[in-house]
Amino acid sequence: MNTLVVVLGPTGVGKSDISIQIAKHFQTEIISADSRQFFKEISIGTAVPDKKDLEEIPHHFIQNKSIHDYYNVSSFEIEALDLMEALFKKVNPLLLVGGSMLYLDTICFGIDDIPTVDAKTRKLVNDWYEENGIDALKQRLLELDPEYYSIVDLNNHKRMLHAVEVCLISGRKYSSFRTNVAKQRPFNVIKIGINLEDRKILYERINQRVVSMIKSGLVEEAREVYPYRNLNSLNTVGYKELFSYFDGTCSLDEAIDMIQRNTRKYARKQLTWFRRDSQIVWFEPHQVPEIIQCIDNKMNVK
RNA sequence: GGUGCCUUAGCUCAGUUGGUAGAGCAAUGGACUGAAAAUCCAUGUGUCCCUAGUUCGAUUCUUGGAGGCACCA
Repeated sequence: MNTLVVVLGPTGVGKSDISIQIAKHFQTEIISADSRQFFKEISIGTAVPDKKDLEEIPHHFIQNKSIHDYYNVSSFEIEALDLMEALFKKVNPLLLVGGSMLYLDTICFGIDDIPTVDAKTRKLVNDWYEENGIDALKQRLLELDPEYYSIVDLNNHKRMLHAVEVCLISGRKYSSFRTNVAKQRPFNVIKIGINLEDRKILYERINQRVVSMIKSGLVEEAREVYPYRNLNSLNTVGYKELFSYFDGTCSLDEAIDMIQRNTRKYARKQLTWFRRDSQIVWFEPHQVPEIIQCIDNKMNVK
């Protein structure tokens, strides 16, 4: 059976570099699992690999969408699995690299088949919520889907909104779509986690990376997309803070501080998510030879 | 040199009519099923600048000192 090597870890830890070295060693290609590197209009703030690396190793799902496109994790699942099937005909193992937790899990475990919400329904439900508030939303969910109501976080309006949307368009309970069963995949998965034991060093790297993004022209890039700031794809660290600066609600230095802080928070949140996954084998960024060894061993066993 | 104000959590600051203290931010932990770099939840942290008084008891009042800021010389 073919093998998918998943390289994951917190933002800024050096996944791109490491995965390119691994890809070279195995003479293979890289599938990105990064929910923001899809978008071609935002490259500096999302830290896409540089041109040289992209030319050296084929990368997929990088800069292949527009911020104006509607995209979600389910579309990614379908497209990525199709592509993987094709790529496995010529290479093995294949690399999946990224830090977007839900996107990684969707490739490894799958996601339930839930109807996609159309823009009209989304707007309708959203507007209704804006007008009526969270208590009304809770009440409505309780009527439509009491089972989901009993398990959902009742402070989290996004979760509840989505459930309500799905109930409305499908005429079924949202909870009836949730199976909680992992999908079988036609490949083995090896999960390699990259982390820095000393979180202070990770945070320093993050802070420095933000400074170098600014030097590379992040402010100008953000200004280009500022007119479309309400797009979901731009609800992104590195851009939303600069939008506040453009609005005049904070200084540039304050915006940069906020980008650094929010990136650190994101890294922490990623680590929280990854911690519960016992399949991950963890390495420090300098351990590329050990990582390759580990992959070799596991592939021979399987 | 004089006068006034300030010194409390990692940071910015509340507050205690005298009974050893609390917000925001940061930090940390957690949740997560088509918006996920999103969204949501939880948790601390203290020589209350030092000193000597008054007091049963002082971070709070008083004396002296240190540091900071402002104004006047």
